[in-house]
Amino acid sequence: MEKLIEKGQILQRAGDLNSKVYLVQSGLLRSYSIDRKGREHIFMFAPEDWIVGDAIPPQQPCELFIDAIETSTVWVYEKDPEISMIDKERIRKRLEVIQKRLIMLMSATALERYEHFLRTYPDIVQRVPQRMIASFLGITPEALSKIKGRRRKDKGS
Amino acid sequence: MEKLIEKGQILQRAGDLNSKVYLVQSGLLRSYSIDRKGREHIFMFAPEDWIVGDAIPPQQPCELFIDAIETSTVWVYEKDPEISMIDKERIRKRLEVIQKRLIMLMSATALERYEHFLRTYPDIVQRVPQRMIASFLGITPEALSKIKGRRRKDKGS
DNA sequence: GGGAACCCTTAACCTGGATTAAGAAATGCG
DNA sequence: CGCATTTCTTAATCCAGGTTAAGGGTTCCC
Repeated sequence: MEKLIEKGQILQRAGDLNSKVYLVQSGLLRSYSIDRKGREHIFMFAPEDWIVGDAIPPQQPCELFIDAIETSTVWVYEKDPEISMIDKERIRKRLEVIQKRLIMLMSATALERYEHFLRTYPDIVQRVPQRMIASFLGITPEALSKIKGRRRKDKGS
Repeated sequence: MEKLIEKGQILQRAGDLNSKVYLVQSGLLRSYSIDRKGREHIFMFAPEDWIVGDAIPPQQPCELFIDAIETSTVWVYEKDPEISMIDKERIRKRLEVIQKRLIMLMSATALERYEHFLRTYPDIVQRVPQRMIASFLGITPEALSKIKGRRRKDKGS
């Protein structure tokens, strides 16, 4: 079943019961959590051809928010039986990406993570505000600004 | 196909080609990466009934090491067709755990992560050296020691 | 056009956890 | 047992990134 999501529209809130998973056809979504101190942490960007959803079992309350960074269209699936119909390869890919991300987060500095992000998602960089990139990298917008400043200098000299 | 792995034995090295995934029957394994500076980062502990493996496609070189913390027995599967045979639920569970872990890592302090670990894996705590717990939490053994000291005091007072 | 609401940057200061260095405790093994 | 190796702890110092604060730019509506 197809669905249109306007920019800024929230598809899912943490705490909701939501048995759906979304396959992005066009546009750009994001999933994120909000911690006790009110800070957002982006779990994943979902451009065209990606899956967004919460890995929580369908009966349990979600832990992620999902909303649209750009007006988007998605295919809606049920987590439970339908998801098995979706390409196995996409699930594997998802695991691969998260595995890489976790290792990055544990072993690389903020600068290294930023450069890796630029290399890996050059298209997304253009489409989202800096503060979301910072959030994805696990740092503050101020820290990202500082890093970019340092980088410009290093290149320039 | 069943396999016995002696304590300390390495099942897979980063850089290897390995198309296998392991379902632990008994014992305890771990998967981890080693960064440029030679530091280990534990990706996941795999006690009885868990899957260990690299989410990398079967033709590509692995990024994780896998070895046995305790002498263990595992079932060996091919990543490619056989893995689909394994319970869907176990794959979902795996995604869920990693999703939670990533969010934790981004939003909680080392102390919070440690207490969460104690609550979530009380059995594993007893079975692995502190330095591996530190590695799993994304901190140094020294920092974990400090945290435990602070905790003891707080409880005692 | 002119607020209002974001967004990005810079700079000064602070802090959690890293690093380094030593010992003490536990474990393994000849 | 007794020596070696690994593991854990403590303490001093350091630093990447967080926090706070302030100013300048954009974009969006009314």
